Amino acid sequence: MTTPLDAVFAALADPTRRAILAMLLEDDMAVTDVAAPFTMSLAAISKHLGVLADSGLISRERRGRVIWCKLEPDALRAASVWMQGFGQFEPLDLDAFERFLADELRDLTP
Amino acid sequence: MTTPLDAVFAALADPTRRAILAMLLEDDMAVTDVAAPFTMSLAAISKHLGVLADSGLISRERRGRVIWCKLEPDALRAASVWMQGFGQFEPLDLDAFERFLADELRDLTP
DNA sequence: TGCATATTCAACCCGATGGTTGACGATCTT
DNA sequence: AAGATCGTCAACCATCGGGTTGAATATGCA
Repeated sequence: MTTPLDAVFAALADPTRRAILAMLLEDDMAVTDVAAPFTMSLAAISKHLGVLADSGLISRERRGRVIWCKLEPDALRAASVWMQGFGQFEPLDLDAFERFLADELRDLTP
Repeated sequence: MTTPLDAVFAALADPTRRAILAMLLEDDMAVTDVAAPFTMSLAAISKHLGVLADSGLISRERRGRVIWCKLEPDALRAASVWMQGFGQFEPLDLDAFERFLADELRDLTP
């Protein structure tokens, strides 16, 4: 069987997609701007955005000729709940999160 | 680039593997016993256990002729920290977790 | 020793995934 | 209307992932 959880975790399994999510955490972005920091083609990024949208992690909205991508953090809630059952994690460790975020973004420009 | 996060999320993306983790939450189990509730072959389950072990989510230890599988919840911590940055989730919602767990286990026996 | 049990390995199939390039549709600008 | 920009689509390619089956390995037991 296939649950929404499958799609969310599968989407998160790719570092490019996690980097995109990290970028969208800052602000909504146009597809072209999302693609800018990456070396791969625009079409490839467009596919990644499709995967993220299918999983519900982002939404896309066309305004004029630009398509704006928006983070949808609600999609993460189910996955987060699932994971938290597997250990008594400390309450939100923001310092650790900042470190991970920095790592993700650093790996963008090799 | 490939980070440990990739492997953890990829491992979690499969419902069979999540079900195995849920089973191991109860207690350590032998490979044969892990495989018992599933309809797929033992070899397939063995592969799934390999994926889980490679991601660090479980460990395997041979005792005699039996290989015991043990949940390693620490591997989830990094992923959990990553996710919690994307939204202010409520502190651990155990009721929601129990529901998810029940869903996962119900899907085992169609 | 010899047989049964527990688990993995190897080869194979097939559909999914991640990337490319080139053409296309849609929209703004002039 | 023409041209430039934004983004997707289509076809293709290579690799990966999840499943199968059958043989091989490792241990326990009689």
